[in-house]
Amino acid sequence: MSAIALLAEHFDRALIAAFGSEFAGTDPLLAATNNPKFGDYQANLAMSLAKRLQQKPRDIATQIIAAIDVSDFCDPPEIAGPGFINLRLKTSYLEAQLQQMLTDDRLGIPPVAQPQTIVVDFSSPNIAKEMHVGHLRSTIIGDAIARVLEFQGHTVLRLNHVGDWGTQFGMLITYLREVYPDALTQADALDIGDLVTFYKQAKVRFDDDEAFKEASRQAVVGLQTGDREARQAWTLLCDQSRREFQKIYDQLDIRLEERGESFYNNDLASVVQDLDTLGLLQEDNGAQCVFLDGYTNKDGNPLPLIVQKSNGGYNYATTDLAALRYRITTDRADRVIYVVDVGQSSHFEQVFQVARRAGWLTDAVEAQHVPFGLVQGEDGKKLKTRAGDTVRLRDLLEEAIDRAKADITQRLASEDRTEPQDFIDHVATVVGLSSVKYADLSQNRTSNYIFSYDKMLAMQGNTAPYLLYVYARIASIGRKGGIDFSAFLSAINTVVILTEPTEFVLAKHLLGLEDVINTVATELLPNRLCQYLFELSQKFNQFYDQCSVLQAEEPQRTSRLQLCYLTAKTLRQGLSLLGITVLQRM
RNA sequence: GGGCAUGUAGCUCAGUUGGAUAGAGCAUCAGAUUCCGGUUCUGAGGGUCGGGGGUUCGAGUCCCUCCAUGCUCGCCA
Repeated sequence: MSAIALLAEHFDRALIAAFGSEFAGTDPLLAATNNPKFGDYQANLAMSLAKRLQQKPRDIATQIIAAIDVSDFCDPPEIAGPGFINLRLKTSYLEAQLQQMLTDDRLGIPPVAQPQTIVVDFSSPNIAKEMHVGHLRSTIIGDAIARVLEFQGHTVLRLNHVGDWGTQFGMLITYLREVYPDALTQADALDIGDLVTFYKQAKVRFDDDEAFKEASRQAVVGLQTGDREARQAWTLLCDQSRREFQKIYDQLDIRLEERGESFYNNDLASVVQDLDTLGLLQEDNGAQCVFLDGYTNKDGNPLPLIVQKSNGGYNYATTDLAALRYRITTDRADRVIYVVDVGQSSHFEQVFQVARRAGWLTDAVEAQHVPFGLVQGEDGKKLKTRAGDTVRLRDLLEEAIDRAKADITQRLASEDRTEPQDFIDHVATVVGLSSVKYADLSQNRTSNYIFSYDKMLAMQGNTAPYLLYVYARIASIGRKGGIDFSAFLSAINTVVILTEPTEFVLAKHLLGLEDVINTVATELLPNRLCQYLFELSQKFNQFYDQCSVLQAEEPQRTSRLQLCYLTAKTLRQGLSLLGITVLQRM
C-alpha cells in the first residue's frame, strides 16, 4: 500500500473520532509536498472543512492531529500556514518499504481489488494504405495505456479498429476494376506501394467524377450486402495490408487484436432498426438521422448524426455505434477507451450521446475518448517529407534507428572502443525506437507535438537515452563489482540503511511508483510516468555523484547496492509500461 | 457564425481533486571532479502563467469576457 493510501486510512479514522461518523469518507486532500521543509506529504483538508464545521482551519487541524495516530510510520504531524498538516515519513518505515519492494516482483504494488474488462481501441490504420505518421501517436499511447491497465490486473482487449470498410474501399475496388483487374482476383498482384498510388488516384477520381463516385458507393453497398466479387477482392487486399501492419507492430513490440469496421457489418441494420424502435430515428433528405441535443449546424438548426445514407449505405457513425454496443453487451466491457486524435472529439461525443439515449451506454460503463494532438515538424506545421508527402511510419522509425547508429558508431570511435556489429545494431534499434516512443509519451498528449530527431535522441534532458544510460550505468556497477543483482538479494541479510541526504531523496522517490501508476491509469496520461522516471534518474545521478557504492565500507556498501538495484528494477518496470526495453550495456 | 482544443522563461514543455516562494530540460554563463561508464553533478541569469473582470482564506488551475492560433460543423473515416 502506498504511503498516501495508508495516510488516507488514518485520516478517515481520525475524522470520525474528532467530528463524528458523518465525516467518514471525506477526502483528506493528501499530496506530496513541493518543498522538503514541509515534510513529505501534506493534508489540506482542514481548510476545506472550515465552512462545514464553522471553525478556523488551524483549530480543525489541531483536533485532527490530536485524534490521529501515525506514529508507526510518521514523525508527529505539524500544522503550518493557514492549516496545512505536514507529515514526514520515519526512516524505519522507509527502510522497511524499500526492503519489501526489493523482494517483490511487482515492486510491492498489488493488483487492483476489482479487475475490470477494459477495451483499448488504438492504432487503427486503413487497409490498402501504409501506416504513416498519423498512426504513430495512437499506436504508442494506446499501447502504453494498455500496458499500465494490464499491470494493474485488468482484462484488457487491445482492439485494432482498422479501416477495412466504407467508401474508401468502394473507391479502390471501382478504380482497380478499371485499371488493374488482376488485383481483384490474385493475391499480391500489386505491391503495397502501388496500391497506395492507385488509392490516391482513385481518390482524385472520386472527388472529380460524379459517375465514378456513384459507382464507388454502389461497390460499398455490394460489399455490405455480400457481393461475391467485391468480397474476394476485399479479402485479398486486407490480407496484404495486414502483413504490412504486422511488420511495424512486431518492430515496436505491440500486440493488437484486429477487429476492423467490417466485423460489425452484420450489426449495422439492427443498430438502425433499434434506434427506430426506440423512436430516435428521423428521416431527412432521404437519410436516416438521430437529431442531437446541444448541436446545431451553421444555420442554427439541430445537427443530425446520420446512421443510414440516402442510398441505403451505412457510415462510420453506424459502425461506431455498433462497435460500442458490441463492446458493452458482448465483450462486457466496464470501460471503453478510444485513443484517437483530438479532431474527432465531437464525433465521439455525438456517438456517446446517441448510445446513451439508446440505453446501450449506461452509467455502469465508462466510455472515454482519449484525444491527442498533431505531430508537427520543426517548422510547427504538420509533419511532411521534404517532397511534401505524408511520412511513412517505417521510414520514420528507420531514420531514428539510423541516426542512433551513427551516434553510437561515433561514440565508440571517440572512446576507442570496439564492439561487434550485432551489438551496435541492437543498441541502435533499442535506442532509436525507444526515443521515438518516449518523446511522444513524455509530452502531455492533448497538445500538438513537435517531432525532432535531435531532441529525442539527445543523451541530455528528459529523453529515452538519458534514462537508458542510467540503467546501463547501474548494470555496469554490478559488472564491476562482480555482483549478480538477481542472485544478490537471497545471498544477503543486510537491510537498507539510509544516512546521506541524496539517499533519502532517492528512497522517497522510489516509494512513489504506485501512486504514479494509479494516476496514469485514471487520467490516461503516460507523461506522468515519464516525468516520474526522469526525476528518478536525476535523483539517482545525484546519489551516485555524492555516494560511493563499490568503495563504501560495509554495511553501507551492501545497502547502497540495494538502492542501485531497486532503482534499476523500478526503471525497468516503468519503462516496460511505456513499451521500452532496457539495455545492460550501450 | 456555432463547437472543441491550445496559449506558462529565448526554445521545447511540466504543473495531480484550487494550496505554501510558478517548475524542468535545452540553450547561455560560471563552477566541481581521489570518478563505480562526466553521456555526470552544483550554481546563476531569465516569467504581466495571452489581456481584463469575477468567485474565496488562497487562482496558472474554477466562472464570465475579449484576443491569437489550430481543428471541426449532414450523407469520407
